[in-house]
Amino acid sequence: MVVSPSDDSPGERITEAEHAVMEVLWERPRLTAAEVCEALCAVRGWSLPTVKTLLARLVSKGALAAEPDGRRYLYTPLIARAAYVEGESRRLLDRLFGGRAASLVAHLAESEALSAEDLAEIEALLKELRP
Amino acid sequence: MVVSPSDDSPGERITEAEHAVMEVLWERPRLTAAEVCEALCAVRGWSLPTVKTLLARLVSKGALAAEPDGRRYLYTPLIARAAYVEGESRRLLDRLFGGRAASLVAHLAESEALSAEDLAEIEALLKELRP
DNA sequence: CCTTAATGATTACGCCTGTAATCGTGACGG
DNA sequence: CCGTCACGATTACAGGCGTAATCATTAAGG
Repeated sequence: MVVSPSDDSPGERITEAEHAVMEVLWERPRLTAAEVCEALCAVRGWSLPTVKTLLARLVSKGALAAEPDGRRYLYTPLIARAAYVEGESRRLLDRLFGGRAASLVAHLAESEALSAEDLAEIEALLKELRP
Repeated sequence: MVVSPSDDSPGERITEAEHAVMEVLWERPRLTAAEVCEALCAVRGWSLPTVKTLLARLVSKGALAAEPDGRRYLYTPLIARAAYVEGESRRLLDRLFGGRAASLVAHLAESEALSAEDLAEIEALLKELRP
């Protein structure tokens, strides 16, 4: 199979089902399809073919590398989890909060999504960030 | 807060195109399809029929009310923006940060998504939240 | 050798989404 | 009255997504 010619920067968007697969491989790279299935099929109620389809789509999107290992492949993320998380976070921020992170935090606080513990943790974080 | 017997509060998921329509109506409720189009079609490159389809889908999802006004309808949100934002935020939080808001803030900070200004604003926010 | 089991590739398929054209009908100007 | 126009309703349709069955190949075991 050939790798897409030029496209490799953002790649195409990763869907939610695909994301579940990525999480497994971010945790433990270089797994076979069967191993990914072991980690996911029970939880998500998927069958092995489903996992294989998702792996194939992720490879074709440039999100995974498939390294031949005998007659099967070992799959490994090509994009960092941090980059993905960053992208998704920014999308949410832009779409719902006009890109203003402070608005997000304010909303979380108001909607009680933030426990006292969370608040303390964030406070500590900020202290670290601005000495 | 527990929801009643059969699920109806989350309704079906609102897509991104639909969300754009919701934003317009959250800002100014009781608009006609043509008025929503005025606010959106140029920006998004949509045609009036497209807007009408989205409006119809949102009505059938229970996200909008269509109030008859002569031979047309005035559309009004049935779900609060805050509820939608809350849902989306929580989904992101759960999916990417194990539900830990502090992790989100930490990530934003590390990835430089937070400007010094943002940080100051959040700090001020926290001060208000914990007197 | 020949069968079998594992594995990737190919194909399938129904639903959702984005985007729209077409249809039927009632209102309004002439 | 009659033609045209403005609406909503209905229908369309391609592409993406979730989920999977089937096909082809090959390694391995008897």
